Amino acid sequence: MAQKDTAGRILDAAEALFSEKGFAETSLRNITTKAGVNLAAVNYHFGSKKSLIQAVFARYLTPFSEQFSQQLNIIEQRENTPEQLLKLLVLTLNKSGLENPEKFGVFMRLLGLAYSQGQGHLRKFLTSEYGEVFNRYMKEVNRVTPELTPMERFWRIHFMLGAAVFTMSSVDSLMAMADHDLGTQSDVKDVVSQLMPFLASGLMANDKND
Amino acid sequence: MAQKDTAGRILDAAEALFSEKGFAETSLRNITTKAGVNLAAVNYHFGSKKSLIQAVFARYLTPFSEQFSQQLNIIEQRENTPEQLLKLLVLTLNKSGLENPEKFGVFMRLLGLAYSQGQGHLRKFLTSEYGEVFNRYMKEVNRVTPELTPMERFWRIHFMLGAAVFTMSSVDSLMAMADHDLGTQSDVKDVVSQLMPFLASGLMANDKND
DNA sequence: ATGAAATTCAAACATACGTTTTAAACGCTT
DNA sequence: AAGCGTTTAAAACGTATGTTTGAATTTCAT
Repeated sequence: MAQKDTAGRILDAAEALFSEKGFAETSLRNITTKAGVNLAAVNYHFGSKKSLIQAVFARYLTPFSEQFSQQLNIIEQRENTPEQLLKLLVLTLNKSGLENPEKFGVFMRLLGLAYSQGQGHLRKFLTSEYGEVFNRYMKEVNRVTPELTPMERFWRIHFMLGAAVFTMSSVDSLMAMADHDLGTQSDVKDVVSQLMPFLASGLMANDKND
Repeated sequence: MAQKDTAGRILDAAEALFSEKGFAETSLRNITTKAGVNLAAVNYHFGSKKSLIQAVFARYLTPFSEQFSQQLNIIEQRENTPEQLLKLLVLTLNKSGLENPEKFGVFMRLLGLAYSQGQGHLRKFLTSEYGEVFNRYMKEVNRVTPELTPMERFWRIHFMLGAAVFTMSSVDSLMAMADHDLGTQSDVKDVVSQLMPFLASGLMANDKND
């Protein structure tokens, strides 16, 4: 097939436009024009714009969630380090439809939007669909950071999530900025490999400054 | 005065609604209804919705930028630690109209939106108005991290920015989540004091894992 | 080949938006 | 008190949005 079916083309166009401009700023006419399909096709295939947004996430997260669940079965039965848990996350992302860095950046941008622009329907959809796997991963994080209080652990996990989502959301323009200011060519892979020691160090920081 | 003038009431309402729902999702009718003023008042006092957005940022950033510039004059002439540079940032934020934690969270949420929803006019406005002070601060960061390569420093600064912006953007719902899951009452002050050692540790992490 | 189901299409619908207009009300100097 | 610039008010304008409609077209098993 030279090109996908209508529903697939809509998903491709929607995902690209959403990640560039956000949900509210992207109209169905933008999407259908880019996809080369009729305007009514969105409501025909997905029912509504909200359902389309959820479908864009599901196309990434459902394969990832299944892969991740399998990997959790393994690591749940052995001792791990924080670095290993981080690496597991990145590797699983790469194994489930996000192998090329470009797609990876798009996905992280969508994830950031889900937090900053999630009106509620997205949040509910994501937690009800993928909350269980997320909780299993959190249990493993608890295991490798026994010296942290639940409070510390909770916040540091979100600090880490913020650093990752924020940076990867605008990784393209940041890399361009780095190239311009420092004259160094960058790669998403490089950024991720810089991010991981940063996150691990922050997670394990010993806060004895009182 | 029992209540501010029309322009001030518009700014208050706009800032609250923007930080809750984003720029595109907030209509002028939302704003003027909440402010208790006529719809046309926005275009009369600010010219356009874009200018109103810029005015909301300027009300915070102009006092902050002046305060911060003065503080920079001092610390530029002494040796500092990374922790001191972070503390300077937080203290100056608190001294320039953001003393109560609620306002602080609102401001951080707006800052996050400026990154994730900035269509261009905001970015240009912010860098042209406050870029110089930002660059002076960055020079000080360079001084206290001589062991980092420019590349490492660049990315770690943005990791830090991401952790701070992301977490503080949704600090209210995160604190509610922490209270629900862990049964512990939290405070924005507490979160900030947890964030700072995390950021400092990440910034100074020695990446010798090759 | 045929007929029913699935899909595509152009067009219109109802609604919400930012902005503009015009007139009325207000505040302040003279 | 009069007059004038400033501010507020209600209404309408033009445009863009998400959604629905009903007919045309394609798909596909019989």
